[in-house]
Order: sequence, then C-alpha cells, then structure tokens
Amino acid sequence: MKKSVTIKDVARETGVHVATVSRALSPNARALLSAEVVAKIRETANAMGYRPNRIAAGLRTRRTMTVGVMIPDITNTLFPPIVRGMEAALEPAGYASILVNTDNDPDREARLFDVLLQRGVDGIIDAAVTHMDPHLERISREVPIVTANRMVEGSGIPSVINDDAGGIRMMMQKLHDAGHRNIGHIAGPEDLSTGIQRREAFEAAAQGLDLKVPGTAMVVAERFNEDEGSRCALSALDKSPDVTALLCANDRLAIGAIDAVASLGLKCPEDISVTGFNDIPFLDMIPPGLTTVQILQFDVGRIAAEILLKRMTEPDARVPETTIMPVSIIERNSIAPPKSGRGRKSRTAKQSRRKKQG
Amino acid sequence: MKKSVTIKDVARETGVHVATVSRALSPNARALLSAEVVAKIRETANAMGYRPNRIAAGLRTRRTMTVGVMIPDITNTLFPPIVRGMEAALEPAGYASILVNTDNDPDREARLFDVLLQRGVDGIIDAAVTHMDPHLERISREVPIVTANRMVEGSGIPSVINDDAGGIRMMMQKLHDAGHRNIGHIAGPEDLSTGIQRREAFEAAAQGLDLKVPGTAMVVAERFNEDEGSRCALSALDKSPDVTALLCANDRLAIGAIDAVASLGLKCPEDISVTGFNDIPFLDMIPPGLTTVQILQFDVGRIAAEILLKRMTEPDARVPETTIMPVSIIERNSIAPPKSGRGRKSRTAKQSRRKKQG
DNA sequence: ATGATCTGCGCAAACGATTGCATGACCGTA
DNA sequence: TACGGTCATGCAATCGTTTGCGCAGATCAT
Repeated sequence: MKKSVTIKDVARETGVHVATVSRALSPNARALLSAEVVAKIRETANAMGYRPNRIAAGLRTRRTMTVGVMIPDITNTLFPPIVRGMEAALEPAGYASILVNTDNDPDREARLFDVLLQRGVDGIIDAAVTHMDPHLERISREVPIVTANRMVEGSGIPSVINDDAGGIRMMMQKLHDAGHRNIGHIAGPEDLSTGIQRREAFEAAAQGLDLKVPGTAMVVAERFNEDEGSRCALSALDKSPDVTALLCANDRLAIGAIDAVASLGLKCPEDISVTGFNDIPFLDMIPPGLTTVQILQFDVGRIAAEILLKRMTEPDARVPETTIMPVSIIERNSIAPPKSGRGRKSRTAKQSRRKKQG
Repeated sequence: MKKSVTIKDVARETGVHVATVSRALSPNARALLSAEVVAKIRETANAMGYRPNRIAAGLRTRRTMTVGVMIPDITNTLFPPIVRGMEAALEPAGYASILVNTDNDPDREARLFDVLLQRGVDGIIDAAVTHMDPHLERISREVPIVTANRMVEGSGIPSVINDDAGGIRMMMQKLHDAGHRNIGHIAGPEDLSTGIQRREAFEAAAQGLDLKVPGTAMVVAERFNEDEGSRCALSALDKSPDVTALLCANDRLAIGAIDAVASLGLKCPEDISVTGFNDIPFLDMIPPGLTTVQILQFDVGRIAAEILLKRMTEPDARVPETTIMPVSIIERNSIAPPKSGRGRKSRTAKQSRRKKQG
C-alpha cells in the first residue's frame, strides 16, 4: 500500500551515505562511527518512522531471523504448549516462527520443508518427525535442525524428548503396587519414536517385574487418537480376558480405552485400571481423572528452541545430541486394585454375547 | 551450511540468460518462451535441485507469500482450530504463516506488528484484536488486515465473527423455556468485542423476555478464564440469591462457574443451570456436560483467510466488511428446571456461614 | 618535516530474483 | 529486395541492506 521509508531516505535526510546509516543502526558496527552521527541518524530514523526491511537484510546476510516449526497438528492439544515454549525462547532472541502442520503425512512434510527453505529459515524445530524420516538428514545438511518431543534414533540430529522409559517404568510399578499382575499395553504408532520407546519400556518393565505373556498383552495403535484407543482396548480385553489394567501410550488412547471399557458395561477404575501419558490440558477435568505421566510440554519446546539458537548462532558449538526431560506421575483416579475373578468372567461373557449379535 | 543452487547456476548450465530461466520458471511469463527452452530449463533446474529463493523474489516483487497470524495465546484451546482453518485456505494458495501470540498485551501486540511488517508479510489476520485497538488502523494502511473471531466496530476493517447475539438469544430462550426467570450473566472482558456483544445480547434478550433487574444479574469478568468464572459466579450468587441460572460469556468462564457452584455445596444443573459459549475441544467430556453455543471455529479461520487472500490479490476488490458465522446450540446436561425456594435458601445460608468463618 | 598509524566515513559490489526495454532472427508482403 | 512485424531471448536496472576496501584528514613518533 504505502511505500515505506528506507535506509536511503534516512541517509538523504541526514546527509550521510547509506552505509553510514546501516552502521549506525547496527549494534555491532555502531562502534565504527562517531557518537554524534550515530545519535543524529538514530534520531531522524525514528522520527521518519524507519522500519528495517529484514527481507533485504536477509538477502544480503543470508539470515532471516526466522525459524520453521513443524508439528503434526496444532489442534492436537499436546502441541500448543510445546509451540508456546519455543516462542518463549525464540521471540526474545529476535526470531519469528513460521508454523506448519504436517498431519503426519510424509508428502506434505516434504512439501513443507521446501516451503520453509524457500523462505530462508535460519533453522527448523521439528516436532512432527517420524521414526525413520526420509527427508530429515538431507535437510539437516542445509540448515540446523532440532527435533522436539520425538527423535530419529542414530541420526545425530539433536533432539529434546521426554523420559519415556522412566515414565512407563514408574507407571508399571504403580500398577504393580496396586496389585495388578495382568497388564495390557496399548502401544502408540510404530513409526513414531514415542510409540516405540514406550512399548520397549513397557516390555522391559514387565520383564523387570516378572510379568510375561500371558501376564502381559499388547495391541499397537495406528494413530494416537481416541478411536484407536477404543479399538485397541476392545481388542486387548478380548484377546486377554485376564487383563486388569491397561497402560496406554498416551492420554488420547487412554480416553478412548475408558470409553471402550464403559461400552462393555464395566467401570474404570473399579473393573479396569487405565493410565495415560502426557497429561494434556483439561485431562484433570475428565472423569474419572486419568492417572498419567506428566511431561514438561512447555519446557520441551523451550529447550529445543534454545538448542537451535545455539546451533544457529555458533554453528560449531557442541550441543547435546539427546536431551531427556524428566517426567512425573500425576495420580488421579483411574487406578484401583484389580477385581478378583467374578467381575472379569462376567465381562467376557458379555463381550462374546455382543460379538454374536454383531 | 551448503550454498544452494541459484537461477544463475541453472542459466549457466543451460546456456541461457538468467532472465530466461526466471521466465521459464514463472507460470505467467512462461508463454513468452519457446516450448523447448522451457522444457530444457525446467528439466535441468529440477536435476540440479534448484529451489527458488523467495526472499530474493520478495525483495524485487514486494510480495513474500507470507501472512502474519496474531492470536492471544495458542494454548487457549479456542484458537488452534481457528489457526488450522486459516492454514487450510492459505497453504493451498502458496502462503505460509508467521504465528505470534500477543497475550492480550497491547505493548507486545505493537512489537509483534513490527515483527510482522519487518518481515514483509503480505497481509495479517488478527484474532487478538481488542475492542478499541490503537494500532490497527495505522497498520491497516500499510498492509491488508482481516480480523477473526473478534472485530473492532466502525473501523471498516473486514472481520469474520460469530453470531454472538443470536447465540445468546437462543440460549436465553432455552433457559426461559426450562422455567428460569432469574438468570445471571457472567460477561466477558469489556475490551473484547465478544465480551461486549454477548453482554449487549444478554440485555436485549432479557428485555425481550420481560426479565429485568432483579430478575437478571450481571458480573463482568476481567479475563476469559476459569478463575474469573469462579470469582464472578460466587459474586453473582452472593449479590443475587434468587438466580437459578448462569449464562456465561464463554466456556472457560462456565467451567469456573460450575466449580464455584460445587464449592458452595450445590450441584449443576440440579441447583444451578450453567451455560457456555464456543464449544471448545474436550468440552463434551467434562461433567456434567456443558450446554453451550457452538461456533464454527475452523470456518471462522478459513473464511477470514479467504477474505484476506482476496484483499491481497485484488486490492480493489470489495469484500464484506463483517461476515457473521452461524452458531448453534449444543444441548448437553447443564440445564435443568429451576428448583423452588428451599434449595436456594439453604445455599445462601451456607454461603453466609462460610463468610463468617472466612 | 616526513612517514606511519588511526579514525570516520564513502564507494560500490554483492545477495537472487524480476521485468521493461532492446535486439536480432525470421517471416510475409509489396 | 526492402520493409514492417512477430517472436524469442538478452541486457541491465532494480528491490533495501550489508560489508570489504579505500581514501582523506588527523594524530603521533622520529
């Protein structure tokens, strides 16, 4: 619309060369100039309403002060706090962020990498990475990358993740302490590091507690959502009628699982204990109150951003390859001691009746 | 890191001038060239892994194919669907978005406008605007703006909002139909168009139903959050002991109000009916199930983006100044017929006892 | 007084693309 | 054969900044 005032206008107005204006306005180069000119230039620049054009500067310096943020889907309530954490670190450092949603679709992801690179982002925080990401390594040769919440193992790409193993182990212990000996696991998608690591942790913890098949059961979800949680819960309870507790790889699966339990005419936690992972917003308000593993969503984002900042400003600086954030158990109301025989029997009876009808 | 291949490299490789390459790659100018050169250029560009530098192009053309998106706070669950709706329209059109959070802080907002303009955004969607925004008009002279979910009245700036008045009216009717004659309103902040319009709609609807003070009561919240909801509910029930229903300006206030009701030893909906606005994610899972006004969050974002696209591509095109999106009532379980005398009396007694203790 | 060093600023070339204008080849027509 | 008109491509300026280099004047040591 209105053409804006440039460094050239300021130069003309003050009677100096554009280079001088540029230096007067740059914190680094300012020292090269006499104090008076600097003052005068800054003054008139302000008065004229000069606003630096970072596009032009970026073209010359090859730094746009912009980073790309990739997430699967901002409407997944897990991610907004992570994104906000990133912003908390990036904005004070002068960076703006371009946010893109991949929907976990590799084609879309590839396109979006291009979108970011075309816009000359100085770095990328990728919270949407799949376990064996085909693009990541190629991209990481062009621009610094840090992955958040997820990682791609053995890639050498810095990542900030949660203590998945620790969280699962503690939760298993909790269930074990409550008396559960037949624990089912609803595992997350196999192409996501969170899905894999939590499943492996479940297996290890089961081993540690001397629980083996058929003391344990496992169903793998294809996506981290409520419907899959329901489907998998039904499947697990069907395959393994002795299961008294379902340890779910995340909260959304757990919410679906509780639904499924209810649909069988059973109650959580009285008949089946269910646990989650992440402690997403509003979880505390949903009955019966899911006992879950709390992760530091905001801090995962913030620290990923801090590591990226380091990599962008000092390309040779050494940064930790994997940063593991601590987790803790939030006890609510979805774990109870296992019921003895009767309740379980009646459930399986009920369920098989349903099947015949269907 | 690695220097990327430019138009110049492609030109050298194909033995043509850079201008020719530029034309071959531009959908508009392509027609000026012979089919063979175009084919050859595009081929080798691909082979060389050429990626256009939009920064450089933007400097020349003054169009960055980037828009700025301002919201109060992405962790407020109302906004992710709106943002996603915007992306649904912007991304296919080739635009990327820079997302910023204002926290409803005017200073921060002013800074962030600068951040966006420095980066040469082609347009701005502002979902964080306050009722009398001091910056908006100035900014709107530099770059097209559309406001979403909120508006600033009389500014002439295009906006996409919800039918606040209609939603409130329908909800009042619903409460009236259920038998309520003493309805309290927990109004939203007075500096937000949503707060104002819903309050005015409440007053109009009350009038229409022949409810007047003391048949109605009103408390104004300072922010749209749960704590304010609780505080205001307590205040309303204290000031107006006859109130049997609380119509809240949004869901978060309503959630807080239900908490407050419970803290008085009363139940929703049996003792007090409570209603919300927005139908934010997960609301359906929170007991007792809030009856609320559903807005089309995704579409608000999408349509705001479509209007902005129009303004960006055809600056002279006429766009509707205010687009009002339809709303609907979602009936859940937070409205019941009012209780007669006894319950109310016992509550006020209880409350005053609490007060003496405090 | 001479040359060396320092200070403060201007000059001009980048950065990578776009685009109005110029140019040369080729065609058809008179 | 010469001339006007297309058509396809090249030339060069431009967008707003940054930055290496150079130059003039001042300062200092000898």
